[in-house]
Formats: sequence, C-alpha cells, structure tokens
Amino acid sequence: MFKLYSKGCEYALRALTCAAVLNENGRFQAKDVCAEAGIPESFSRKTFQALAQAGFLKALRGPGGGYMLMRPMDKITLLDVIHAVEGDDTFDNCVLGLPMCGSKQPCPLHITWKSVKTELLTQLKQQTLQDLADLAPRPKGPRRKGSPRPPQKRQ
Amino acid sequence: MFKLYSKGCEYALRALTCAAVLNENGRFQAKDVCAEAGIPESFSRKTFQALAQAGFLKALRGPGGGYMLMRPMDKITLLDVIHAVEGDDTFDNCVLGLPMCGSKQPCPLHITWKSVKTELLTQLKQQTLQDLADLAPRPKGPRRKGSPRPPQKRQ
DNA sequence: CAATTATTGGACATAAATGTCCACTGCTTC
DNA sequence: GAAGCAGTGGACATTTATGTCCAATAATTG
Repeated sequence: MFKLYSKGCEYALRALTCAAVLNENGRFQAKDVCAEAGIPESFSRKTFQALAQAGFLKALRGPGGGYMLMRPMDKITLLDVIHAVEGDDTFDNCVLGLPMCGSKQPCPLHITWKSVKTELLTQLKQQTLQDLADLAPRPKGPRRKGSPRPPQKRQ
Repeated sequence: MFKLYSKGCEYALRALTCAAVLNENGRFQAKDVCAEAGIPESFSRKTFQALAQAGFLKALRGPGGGYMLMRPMDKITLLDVIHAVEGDDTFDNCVLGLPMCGSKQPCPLHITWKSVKTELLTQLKQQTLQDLADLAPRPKGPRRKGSPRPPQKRQ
C-alpha cells in the first residue's frame, strides 16, 4: 500500500494542474476546477482551505469569487504543495517506524532510505506547478464561453 | 501521509531483521520475534501467514514449531518481502491516480516519478534481510537460555 | 438593506487500514 | 489416543482516511 501522499494532496495537484487551463490569470473556482479535474468537490474543498491557510491560495468570497494563486505557478514547487497539505514532516518519519531512529541511531534502512529520499526531494523541489500544467493535455476547444459571470471590481 | 508500505510490511521487516538474532539457523516463533521486535503479535501473525504463502517462510506446527526461512537471509531482498506482503503492483499505480496514465499517455508526474522509482527499486533489490540484520543493534547478552523446549526430531 | 454567490468550518457518514479474539487444524510427545 | 503446542483463518473491534452535508460568514450586486 505505497502512497507518496494522501488523496487530498493528489487532488490538490490534479486541481492546480488544470487550474491554469481554466483561467489564464491564476483565478479559478472550486466547483469548476473539481469538475475539470474529475475529483470529488466536497472533499477537495478541504484541501483548498489548507492551501489557502498555507498562503499559496487566496480565497475570494462572494459573486465572481474563487481562489487566486498567490505566486506564479512556476514559483510553486510540488514539494510546496505537498508540505502545505501533508505537513512539513511527511518524509521525516523512520521507514521502519522506530521512534529512536536518527542519524545517531540509524535503523537498518536509514541510509538506504535517506539516499532515495534525497533524490525524491530534489525532484519534487525542481518540478513546479507550471511544469505540471505544461505537460497536462490541452483542452480541445474553449472550455467555457468566458467567465460565467465576469467580475467587475476585482482583479 | 507518505507511506512506503503498510504496517504489516513494516512489522515483517522488523521481525525478520531480529529473527536472525533469536536463532542462528533461521528458525523462530511468532511470539518470540514479535516480543523482540516490539510489534503487535496478533496482527503480525497475519503477515507471517502471507510470507509463508509466498514461500519465504515455512510454517511448522506443533511443539517446537514456528517458522523457518526457506532461503538464506542474504538471498531475500527487501523488495521480495514488500512484494510478498503488499502484492507485486504496489509501486505500479499512477502517483496522480489517473487510470489512463502509462508510457503512452503519461501524467505530468510520470517521468519524474519513474526516475525516482527506479532508484528506489534498485536499492530495495540490492538490500537483503542479511544486510538489515547486520545493521541491527546486537543484543547485549544471551536473549534466552536455549530454546524454551528444544526440538528433537526437527531440523 | 435584501438577495445572491462562494468560501468556511464543523458535524456527520462511509470505507479502508489496523488490531484483537477464538475455535480449529496439524504436529509432536508421551 | 490423549494432551498440549504453534500456526490458520474467519469474525469482530477500533482507528484512521476519505467523503458528504449544511448552517454560517463574507463579499458583490441591485
């Protein structure tokens, strides 16, 4: 039962990957992006809240609201998202579940796992949301006819 | 919520790591090894069953019974154990949870994850149970005064 | 101010992982 | 064959992860 991250985090990455597709200026609504990504809306909203509280998204309430990316997509790494959703210590625990495991008292798997983890973290720090969006399949035609209700005072 | 493998698999590795300590000839009993490894016995027994069915352990019932390693410890890799407990496809699923993801239609994270996974699998194939046992802290003195009931016809 | 819209956060529901228990089978010994 | 030992497998209990719902909040529009 290997898992790189939780479902919530998986949904966050999928949502943000296609958020760029929906709107060029980094704005999107939960409902739209969840439908686009094919992920459960009610559950994914929780993750958006976490991302908002972590400062990667700004929540805008009311008509024409939604979420706004606080940084350009190429300035948000995958590790940023993972840490925001999972906590900063996701990759810190001992693989064998030994509480005393550390550099002083390494578990038998410590060194092995450390080297693999280094490679993993390097990759997750290099790749950004922009990279994901660029690789994502482009939509065939225009997704929707303009914003469903164009904001007027905002932006 | 990163997880390299399930609790059952974690317990298996911890148990087998100290199985060598308990008995030189690759024999051990569930009760002893669970106490030694500090893992829940009832639950871990299920994992032993899986390992027995996978052919890595041979179960011996009756007095003086227990489990016997079917191969020398340096011939069983960590990946062997993981596959036996988790199934052969633990590391095969798409990290973003996309069903259509594959080499033909790679998800945005496909290449990134593939390279990390290759490194991970290489390590898990190189490291054996013997390596884990060698790295495990040696017990200070004799664990127990001989077998609690030395088998006579067996071995 | 009233109505509408979109996020918020807590309560609740379900599913999956983890953990426990016990009657049973097979084996060994006497 | 009787007794006891150790693994087996199914049923059950608990915990965690995942998923849903709804009243409340904040912002926009008229």
